[in-house]
Amino acid sequence: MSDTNTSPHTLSAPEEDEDNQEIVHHAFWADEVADAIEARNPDEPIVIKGGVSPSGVAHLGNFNEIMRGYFVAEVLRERGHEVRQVFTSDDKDPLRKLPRKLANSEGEIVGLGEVDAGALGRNLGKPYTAIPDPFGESDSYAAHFASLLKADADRLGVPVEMLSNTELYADGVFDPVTHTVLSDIENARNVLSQYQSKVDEEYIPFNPVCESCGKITETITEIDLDAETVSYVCTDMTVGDNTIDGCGYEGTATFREGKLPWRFEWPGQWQVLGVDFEPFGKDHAEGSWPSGADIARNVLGIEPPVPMVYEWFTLNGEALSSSAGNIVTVPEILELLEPEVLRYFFALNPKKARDLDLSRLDQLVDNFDRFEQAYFGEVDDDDLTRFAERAYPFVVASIDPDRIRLPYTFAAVLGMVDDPTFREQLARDEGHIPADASDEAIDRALARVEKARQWAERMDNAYNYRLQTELPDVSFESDVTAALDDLAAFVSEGHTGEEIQGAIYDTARANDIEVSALFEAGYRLFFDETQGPRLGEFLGELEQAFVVDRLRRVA
RNA sequence: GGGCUGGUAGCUCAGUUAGGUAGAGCGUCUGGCUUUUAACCAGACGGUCGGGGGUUCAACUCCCUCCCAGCCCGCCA
Repeated sequence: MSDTNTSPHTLSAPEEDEDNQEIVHHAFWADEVADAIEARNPDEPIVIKGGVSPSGVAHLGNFNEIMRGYFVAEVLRERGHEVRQVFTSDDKDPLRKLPRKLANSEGEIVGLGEVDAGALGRNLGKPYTAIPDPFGESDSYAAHFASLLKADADRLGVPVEMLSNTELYADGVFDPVTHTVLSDIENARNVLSQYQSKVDEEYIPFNPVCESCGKITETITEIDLDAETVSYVCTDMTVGDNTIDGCGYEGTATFREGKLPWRFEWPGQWQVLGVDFEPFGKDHAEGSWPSGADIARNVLGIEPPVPMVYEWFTLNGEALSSSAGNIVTVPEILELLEPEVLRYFFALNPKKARDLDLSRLDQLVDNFDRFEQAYFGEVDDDDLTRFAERAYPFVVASIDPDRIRLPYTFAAVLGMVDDPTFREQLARDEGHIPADASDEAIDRALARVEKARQWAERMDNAYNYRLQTELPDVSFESDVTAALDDLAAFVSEGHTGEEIQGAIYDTARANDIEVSALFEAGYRLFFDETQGPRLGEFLGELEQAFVVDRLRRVA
């Protein structure tokens, strides 16, 4: 099995160029994958799949299943292929432990305490589609979380066709696969046993749903291939550390009233959906993938799809974990940055583990801005430019040479004041908005201010200042108040922000106080803090009367 | 213990699939803008490319070995 096709690390260097073909090196990984798919001469439409169990809140990492496939789909479409991107909600899997966090239909994270946890607990062992939606809105637990995921895909502008695994079984789509596996059960065991030592001569790769208690069971006593049914006993099942009690019921189930174990189900999906490409996390790379590829070839008699392993994301340096509560959802991130920035994050090399550090989102946005500039030929960096020329069109909704980007931290400074006129004027004065910019382009640019403002507040960082609309409780030495009065007089004469900035220094010296003392007084008056943004330019944008009154400590 | 994938500047990352003098942004420091106050400009500092060995005229790149991190090699997905 040294066939290089079996290695899931599609983006790694091939060990040997057997056919002596010229190996083309692309700047964008999705092109490399697309090459591998085209090399298989796939039928149209080309099918790209992803999938997860709807076990709880879909976090950012789960989105690799959709976004990585999306970029490959777009590249193939550009090359003239018809592409169908599907996403299976693997919702016939049983609930095996209670999640600590859920998300309501708005996508907002809530604790388990906000729903009827006891009701959920009684459903351990049942398929997600057989469990009521804890929020009482969707048809099932599975449908609830699948719809959240679909909503996230919509937010990111990714057209993906959602498929319910439970429905595929119910519609009989898996019947031929189940028939094949159970009719040659000896072979199925032999193949899988090379990867799972627990597979013995008793092993039967089918799990009926108990007709009596509704739980997934594993003890099969008889197979009737002609009738396509199995007989079973509902026995106890060990799941991780705990045991899910069986009810002892003895019954018969059709192939549509149960499911294949994952190791067979995954290749089964490839067969029935005709999958040509599937990205998956590194946890599958050495387990499910080798056995799945083997089962596909030697049990089902199909060629497995082109694989691609992606590395996992971390959040703030820690593993993403639903159970530990270290998760971030797509809607949460989109409150802090634009969708194209998040799409950019997924366009980066999948082989590298990446940390999403919320405290340094400015860094991510800066990187995106630079990537964008590189596309427009404005950056002197050949490697970045080659990547951007290829990837950027797939990252943004539309290519706009007149787009305006305010640096993220500057946008955070603008967010200290609510007035949109102030924001626009200061941005103009600082040279971030061209004189001939359209209103629409300006509106889009200023939208970032709200994102950066949210970020400053959430992180409570060095940009989290608010202009104080009411006079803070202040008291100053007499020499400071004298300087403030002088400064107020200067402002009342009508000057630019730059001139006010200069006047702060002059006034401090004229009143024989430290410059820092006057700045501190200013920050205290306007922000109720001891530090803040560059003060003169800031005051220059505010309403003159307001500034004068505040400097005189009267309002 | 075995396997897979990573490890490049303080931070975020390019560059490794074809061996040819170590890169960017941010941060830091210094200077500039009449001016110590987060946004603007210029410059500088910053690296044993995880460690060691080997091949080579030449190694971040190829080979061997070791270290570190994550994952897999039980169940489940």
